[in-house]
This record gives sequence, structure tokens and C-alpha cells, in this order.
Amino acid sequence: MRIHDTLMRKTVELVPREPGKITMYVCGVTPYASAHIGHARTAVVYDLLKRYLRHAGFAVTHVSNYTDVDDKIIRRAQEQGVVPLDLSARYISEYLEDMAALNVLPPDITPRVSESIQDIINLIGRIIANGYAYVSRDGVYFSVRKFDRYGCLSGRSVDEMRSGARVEVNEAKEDPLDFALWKFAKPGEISWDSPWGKGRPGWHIECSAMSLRHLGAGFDIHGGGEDLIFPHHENEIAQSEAALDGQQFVRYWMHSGMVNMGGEKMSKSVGNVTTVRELLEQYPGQVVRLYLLQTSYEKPLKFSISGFGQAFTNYERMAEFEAFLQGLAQASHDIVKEEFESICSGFLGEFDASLADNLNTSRAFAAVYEFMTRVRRMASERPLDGSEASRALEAFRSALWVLGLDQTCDYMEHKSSLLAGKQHALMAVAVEVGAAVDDHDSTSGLLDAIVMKRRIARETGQYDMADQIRERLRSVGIALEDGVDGVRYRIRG
RNA sequence: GGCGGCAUAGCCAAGUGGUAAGGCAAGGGUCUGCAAAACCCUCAUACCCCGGUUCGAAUCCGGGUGCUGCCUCCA
Repeated sequence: MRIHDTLMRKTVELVPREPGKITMYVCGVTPYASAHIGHARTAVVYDLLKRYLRHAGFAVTHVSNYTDVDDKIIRRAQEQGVVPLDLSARYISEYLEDMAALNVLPPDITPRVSESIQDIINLIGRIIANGYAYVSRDGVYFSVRKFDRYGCLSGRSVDEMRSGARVEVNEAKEDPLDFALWKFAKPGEISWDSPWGKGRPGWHIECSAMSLRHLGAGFDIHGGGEDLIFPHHENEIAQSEAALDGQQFVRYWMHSGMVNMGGEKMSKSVGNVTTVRELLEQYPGQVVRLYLLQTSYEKPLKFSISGFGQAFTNYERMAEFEAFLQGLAQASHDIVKEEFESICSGFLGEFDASLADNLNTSRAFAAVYEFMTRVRRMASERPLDGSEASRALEAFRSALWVLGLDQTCDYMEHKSSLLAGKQHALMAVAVEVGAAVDDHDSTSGLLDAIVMKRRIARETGQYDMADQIRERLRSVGIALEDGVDGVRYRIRG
């Protein structure tokens, strides 16, 4: 497959360190607040990458960290009067719930800073021994000027940055650009012993230490949001290669685009945040995921509620299509007709080629939609046989799995939870139309009774009444559809 | 101030030299008691503007305009 490499600034063939194996490290979250849709985008993008690589036959090892110790966590914990690691643990479990709802596969390894202190200390020791870092009054600092290639990832020169007015002034540093590898603890702060004094890691060193620990030098893909290019990933390269004695740190750098809200980047510090939890109250996780995947992963994504409506429509279409095939599929030894088989294999070929092209999801979705239309067209010309439906279902499901949109139960759950919220409305409708119900009926029981009432009306030619009932249900957000095989319903909040 | 990115229909969005994918919305039709779903048809002589290169440009080059990312914690 081809991927866009940030360092080389071009799209290149992905050649793994070891044939058939991909090692990837993705910068995770700092869990001091609920995850927002931007965090979700990054997680979903790399989850897609992992799924595609596995689908393409690679053995993938995916590592993603939690920065469970940092300035913000410490400050937040103080404000709330709790222990920092408890605060981060709470948000980590919340994050896990959110990611599960988005059908993000758990990474294979999820190291935490607080559990990686020894690796971090060892790495800092090597950097100091190699002459790239020094101990100062309030911590251990990396000497940016000693690392020639500093700036290679972000495309800036050390001199450009020096002239920038916004570089932090700190007299403990030898140079304003130097960054902390180890921060000495202030009284009462969480800290660990180190050869240089009690303290905690700087932000950047942790990712170097954890990725090298679990994947080794020269691992394949290092990813994250594009806002991490500078300084985080730039610093990672510098400190890692300073410790690695000439070995390469990472083979390919990938960066996912930001989610913009109201014209600027959504971020906790700006405060223009929509959390994953808020969205999940409105939309099934699969819809949120589909929304995030419709745009190329590298481009900025303008957050818009109408986009979720469109994604919902598309998701329903896919869910309905799958149900349609499932209803027809039958195990069979019949050979699928060549014309039909070519629709299926052509689809899978185009789908794979799209994702192999630097994860071109827009193109992949076009293949999915085209496939649905072709199969439906075929089905409208003549009945599909069981083996054809099975073949189409198999192809469709394999694509859905790669996209992470294989949780059809998610849609059904969403439907039934919306339905459950309509107890009172349904009771009112039932009473109004004279359906046979009692107070103990469940929502689905109520709906069944109303549908039965309407069915009788239709069968006896009382179409006015049938239409009236359908209209009443529509007014409470339930749309009935009469099909040849019975009545179906769609539901909206 | 420095270094980047983006600009395609009402909306979302592919396409990086060969004559504009796909989806949503909209309009028309088939089917249906009527709807809905499904299927069929229509929907950018045109890709922010102005120049240039080329047989040929949404795609390359130059200049504008607008939006935006990073340079500080960030996914």
C-alpha cells in the first residue's frame, strides 16, 4: 500500500521493516477530560489503517499510549482534590467506552507513562551519555542545537525558531529551544526517583521510550494528529536518534487532520468542543464513525451537524442493504453466475485499491455505494438466488469490517433505545386509534398493537383510517413502510 | 513576523496533465390502495480570480483573494 509520509513529504510505498509485519505507534490521549470528536477522528483513522493492513495480510502490532501524568492532569486533580493517577484512570475508562462505541479495536499494547518510568529514565540516561542533554536547576533538558537534523519533520530551521517571539523563556535552559526530558518535582507533586533527582518525565520523552520499548528502533509507522508534528514529533526524532547511535527511529510518519469547529481547530483549550459522549446521545457510534471516515484523513474536517444527518442516511442504507441480503442468503453449492461474481469481485478489487491508495476512504465509499446499487439493480431485474446473496453478503461484510462499520446491532440498538423513549407517545397513539393495549405493554407491544389495528383497517379497505394511523405514528417519529413481506418501521429521535 | 495547507454543484466529497467519481438534498418516472423503500432518468460546457506553459490544465508555473494549521499545551 501507499501512504503519505510527513517526513519525506510525499506518498510512498509502505515497505515494512520485516516483511509481512507492521509495527505502528500512535500518540494517544492525555486523559484529563472527556474525549472530543477530534480525538475520535484520530483513533478512527489509525484503526482503519490497522484494519486495512490486517485485511491486506499483514501481522500488525499497534501500540498507543496514555499520558497519564502531566501538568494538566496534576492541576485538574488538585482542583478536584483527587490523586492525579485516579483522575487519569477515570478518563481512561471513559475513553475506552467511547472508543468501543465507535468500534475502534483496542490497540495491542497501551502503555501508560506512570508504568514506563524506568524505560524513560534509561532512555534519558543514554541521551545524556551521548552528550545531547544536560542537567539543570529544575530538570534535565535536551540540547536542541546539538542535533543537526532538528526541524527535519516540521520543515523549520533552528534559526527561524529562535527568531520567533513565542519561544518560552526559561533561564534554567541553556537555549530557549531546549525542552525538558525530566522535570524535578515541586513540593507535594507526584514524583519518581531518578539518578538526577525526584521528578517526572517531560511530555515528549515518554513516546520515544514507550515506542522503542515495545517496537524497537526503526519501527514502521508513527502516527498522530497533525498538531503533534511540532514540537512533539520533532522532539521525539531528536531525542530518540540522539540515543540510538545512528539507528533510524521511525520509518514512516503519518498525521491525521484536525476537526474544525466554527472555523477553527476544536480543542480543549479553545473550549469549542463537542465530546464523543454528546454525539453518542444523538447518533449511533457507527454513524459517528462513518461521518469521520467520509473525508480524507489528512484534510481538515469541518464539523457540521448536517453532515451527521447525511452520514445517518448513508448508514441506514448500508444497514438496510445488509439486512436485505441476509434475508435472501442461503448456503448453497450453486456456482454464482459470472456476471454477478464479477460485480462482487470487481467491488472488492476497487475497494482494496482505494484504501491501498493512502486510505482513500471517499473512493472506497463510492465503491460501496456503487456495489449496493448494482446488486439492487440486479435484484430488481430478477430474483437473486441464495448463493448470490451469500456471495454478495460475504463481500459486503468484509468491506464493512475494514471500515469498522460491521456493528449492525449498533443501529438496531439505537432504534430500540429510541423506541423505548416513546412509551408515552405510543400509549397516547394506541388509545387514540383504539388499539387493544393495556398499561403493562412494552413499547414494542404497543407498536405491534397499533400496527395490527392498521393492518386490519387496510385489509378491510378502510384506507383513510390506515393512513391516519400511519400519520399519527409519523408525528411521533415512527415511519411505517408497507413491504411485500410485512410492515417495517424507521425511527428518528 | 516565519513555515505549511486548502479553495470542485444547495450540502458533503473524490479526482494532481487527456476532457468532472460517489453520496445527501431536489425534480420527473416505474412499483404501490396511497405512501415509504427499491429501481430508472435529470441535476457543475465546469473546478475562487487573473495571467502563463502545453496539442490539451480542476490538475503544472507566476500573481492575487479568501479560509485555515503550526511556530505555546494540543488528536
